[in-house]
Amino acid sequence: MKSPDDNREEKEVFAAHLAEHGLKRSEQREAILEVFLRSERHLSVEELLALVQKVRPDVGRTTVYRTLKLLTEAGLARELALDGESRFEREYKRAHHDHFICNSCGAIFEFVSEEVERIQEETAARLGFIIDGHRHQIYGACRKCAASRAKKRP
Amino acid sequence: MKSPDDNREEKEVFAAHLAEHGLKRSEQREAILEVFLRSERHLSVEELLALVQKVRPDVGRTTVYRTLKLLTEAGLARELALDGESRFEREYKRAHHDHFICNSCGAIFEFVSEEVERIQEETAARLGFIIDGHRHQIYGACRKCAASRAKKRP
DNA sequence: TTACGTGCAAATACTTTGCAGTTCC
DNA sequence: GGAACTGCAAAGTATTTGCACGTAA
Repeated sequence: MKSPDDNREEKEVFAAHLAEHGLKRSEQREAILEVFLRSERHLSVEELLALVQKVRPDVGRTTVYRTLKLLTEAGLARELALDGESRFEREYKRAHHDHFICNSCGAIFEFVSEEVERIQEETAARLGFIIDGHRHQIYGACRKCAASRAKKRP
Repeated sequence: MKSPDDNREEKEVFAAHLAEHGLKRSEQREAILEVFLRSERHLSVEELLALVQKVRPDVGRTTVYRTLKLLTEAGLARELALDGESRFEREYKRAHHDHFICNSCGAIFEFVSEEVERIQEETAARLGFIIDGHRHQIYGACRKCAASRAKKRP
């Protein structure tokens, strides 16, 4: 069972980020962070809002957007800009990775490739380009959905 | 100087696509295709609309959206789903490539990496994932903007 | 006390859709 | 003649912003 003391390190990072920027803590922000840290990966704003509202029904969508922005700035969340919507995943002390996304069931798989990172950097260097960030998403059918697709039209 | 007979092959592909799908030709569609084929790469819908309206002021935004969808289905255009908007580039008989995008001036540079493609396919195979498409964009500052950025704060 | 935080409603920005009139075949 | 096409205006989405009220420090 998880205790409220889990993820202490991230909570401290958040508190430090607020302090450094002259911002204040609030119950909403703490609830959102708590739920975010305990949840599955790759949450949409809507999903996170629903989870938070199970604990605090009075939290509004706007505050979730604003808090996710803070978490991203604090290095605790990373935004995946998917096709129509954004999703957020934990970022703190996690290795960089990119994503496979199943068009049928929405499942998201992570993959790491140092080779791809290296190639990007080499190409950037050749262009004199300074990389701020990147988006690398692969769309298709996951093993399960590919199998059931094959069953229907063999 | 370009003659209207340029890009004959693409125009035939489009005509064939319409025929195969029981669709009709129209002056608007032909004007949009013509302008699209003669233009620079990486056009936004708004930019394409403006160019088309120089020739035919009565063409509406909706028709540009709908025609770009047709062109994409016909294999003549490829959509780059950028951050806030979509841009379209010629696709017919062009090698696959990905993009560097300058956050300051909006310039877009293409790059090809067979290695990245290969790694993607290998990773997909390992996951049992069937790739339909992918999005691989690198954001940052191009050589020129990086230089002027450095000049301001050295 | 006072600057920051909150939720609502309104505003954005891009894209799609409903519809009544027009055009192609 | 009838299905497809067009442009407009309206409707969707996902996200951001203005504002009056609430709250942490």
